[in-house]
Amino acid sequence: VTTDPRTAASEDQPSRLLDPSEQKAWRTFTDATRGLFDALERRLQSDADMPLAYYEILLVLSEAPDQTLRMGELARRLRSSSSRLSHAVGRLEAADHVRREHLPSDRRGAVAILTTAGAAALAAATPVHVEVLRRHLLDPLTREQVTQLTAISRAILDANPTPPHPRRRRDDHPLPQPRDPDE
Amino acid sequence: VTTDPRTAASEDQPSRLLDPSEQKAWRTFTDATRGLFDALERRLQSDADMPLAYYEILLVLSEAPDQTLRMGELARRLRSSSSRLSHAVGRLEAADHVRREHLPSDRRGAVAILTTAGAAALAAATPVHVEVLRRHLLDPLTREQVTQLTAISRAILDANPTPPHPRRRRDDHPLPQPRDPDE
DNA sequence: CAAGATTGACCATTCAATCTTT
DNA sequence: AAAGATTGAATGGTCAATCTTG
Repeated sequence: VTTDPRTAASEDQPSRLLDPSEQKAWRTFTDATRGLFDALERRLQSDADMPLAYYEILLVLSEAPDQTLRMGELARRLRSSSSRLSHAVGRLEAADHVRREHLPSDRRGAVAILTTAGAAALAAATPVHVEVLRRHLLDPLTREQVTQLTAISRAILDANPTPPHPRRRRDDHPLPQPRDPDE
Repeated sequence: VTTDPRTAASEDQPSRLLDPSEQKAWRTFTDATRGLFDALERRLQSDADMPLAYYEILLVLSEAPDQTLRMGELARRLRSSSSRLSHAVGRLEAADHVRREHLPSDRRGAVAILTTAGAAALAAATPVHVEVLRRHLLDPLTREQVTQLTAISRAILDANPTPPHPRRRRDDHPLPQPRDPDE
C-alpha cells in the first residue's frame, strides 16, 4: 500500500543512500580502479606508444586461430561497441598493425587479421603491461586476496549481463522512467 | 653492479608473463570493472543526462564546506588532471551547475562553487547512481566480499601513489626504445 | 526488412603551450 | 622563475544514421 510519498525513483528501495561502509567501499574501489587503469594507460602510451584499448585488440587477435577474428566476435570479446571497434581497427589498419578482409561466404561479414608488424608492436608493449599489473595489482595483494578478487569480479560480472552493442533501447520516452524491479 | 631495481623498466623479471591464475584474475577483474563503469556511465547519461565525470565533480563539491573548493584541491580529490577539470568545469559553468571565482587572497587561485541548479541536478542523478551501484556491485556481493573488496582496493591504492598532474617525468634514463623502424 | 559493419558529427580527455600572479 | 590555472590542437569514444549484402 503504499505509495511512496515522493518517488520517483524506482525500486522497492526507492533510493536508499549508501551507508558509510558502503560509501567507503565504493570510493576506495573507484579510486583504486582508476589509479590502476590510469597508470596502465599512461605507461603503455609513454613506453609503447599505444593506448590500452589498442593493446587489447591486438592481444585478443593474437590469441585467435590464424590471428583472425570476425569484427563482431572481436567486439563481443572486448565488450566493445561495434562502432568503437570499427574506428579503432581503422586506425590500427592505418598503422599497419591489422588488416581487414571480407568473408567470401557472407560478404557482409569482415575479419580483422593481426599483421606481423602488429604482432611485433604487441610483443613490444607486453612487458610494460605485465610490469604495471605486477607492480600495481598483483604484488600488493596477498595470494588470498587475488583469489578473493577473482571471485568478487566473477560475481559482479554474472550480475551484469553484457548489454548488446546496440544500446539498450528504452523506447521513446525521454523521461527517467522507473523500471520494473527485476527488470 | 648497477642494477637499479627502481627505475629499470622491466629488468628484474624481464618479461615473466602472467600465470594462468593471474591471467584469469586480471581478465575477470577488467571485465567486471568495465562492465560496472560502463553501466554507470550509460544509465547516468540516459536517465540523468550527465556523464559520470560531471556527477563526481558535483558530488565532491556538494560535500565541501560552502560547496566550494579550489580547483587544484578538487582536481586532487578527483584524481583528475587540472586540464581535464578545467575543461569540465567550463562546461558545467555553461550549464550553470557550477560557478567560478578568484580568490581575493591569491588571485592566481580560483574556486569552483556548486550552484543551486547544480545541487538540483546532483540530487536528480543520485538515485540512478545508487541504484546502479546496488544492482551491479553491492547486491551481488556478500557482506564479507564487500569488506574484502575494500581491503583489496586499499592495498592497490597504497601501492599506487597518486601521480602529480604534470606527467611523471621519467627522463632519468633515455632508454633506447624497442620500436619499429617505420615511425 | 534484418544482420554486419562502417561513417560522420559531436563530446571528452590528453598533451603541450600559454597566461597571470606571486 | 614557480605556482595556479586555462586554452587549443589532436585523439579516442559515443550515438545515430547509413551502406551493403542476405
